[in-house]
Amino acid sequence: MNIGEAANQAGLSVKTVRYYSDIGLVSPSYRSASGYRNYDSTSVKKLIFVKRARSFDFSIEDCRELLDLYQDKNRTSSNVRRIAKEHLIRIQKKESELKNLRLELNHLVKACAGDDRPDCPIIDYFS
Amino acid sequence: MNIGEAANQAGLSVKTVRYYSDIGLVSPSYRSASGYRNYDSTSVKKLIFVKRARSFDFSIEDCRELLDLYQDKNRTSSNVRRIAKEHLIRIQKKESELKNLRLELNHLVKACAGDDRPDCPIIDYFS
DNA sequence: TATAATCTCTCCATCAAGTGGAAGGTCAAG
DNA sequence: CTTGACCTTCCACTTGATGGAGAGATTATA
Repeated sequence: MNIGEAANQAGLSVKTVRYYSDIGLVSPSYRSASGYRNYDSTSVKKLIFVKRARSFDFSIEDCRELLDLYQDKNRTSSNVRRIAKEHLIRIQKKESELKNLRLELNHLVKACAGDDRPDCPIIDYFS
Repeated sequence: MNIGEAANQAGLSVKTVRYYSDIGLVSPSYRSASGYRNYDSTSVKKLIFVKRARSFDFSIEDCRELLDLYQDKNRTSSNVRRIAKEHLIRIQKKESELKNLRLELNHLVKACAGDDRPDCPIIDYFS
């Protein structure tokens, strides 16, 4: 199938699928004589795999590794787990950073009158 | 003072201060005959203000608005509060997205044996 | 068969918020 | 006078796409 149909089946935009092709993440199974990318069911499955992994915020490079493992019938689950756990730790870290920001900012917003006067604890805090 | 000293006082890199100058966020008070940027205490205060606002993940454009309000003695705190609250909502949204990711990913990581066998619920989930 | 519509191609630019480096100018000290 | 530290501009790179231009390919309709 052409790129449009493949993108459709994977729930990705044509642009994105072309991008994944460009960076060698998911290559089309072959090119037609006129240069059209052609995707078979295997490559569409890879696109879907990447879409799901990306929805977990795995980086493209992580996706590359995960895709390799996905295709490797001799993989060890420890390798997969390591990648996922490292990512989990990044997410936890980010989440806690955001939580701190949220608490502090919430505090400031609550302390601000939000009226016509210039006095503002938010401005004060940044000054 | 020159850019190096200003960057130092603000706790920013020279590159970043130059970047802020380039995009017109915080301009040096003047340029020397040889083109050196010169920062006075007012512009350094602005740099510090931006640094703090950025540490709350406010975008450069938000910083621009906040900086305008910071300098406007006739500002209304409602304007500041609006910007901060919109940002707070973005942060809350992001935090809850991350929480969902974290819970799901944690679930998958826990379900994965992480041994020598190829069977892996993480891979399965993405397939 | 002609043509219009749709699809696809490559190439280039853009986003945020800087960071890194090259090539070169400036300034103070020794 | 030269060394070293500091400064300048300009360009490229980062992430993960997305938008558009201009052109070729394919398909549908008249």
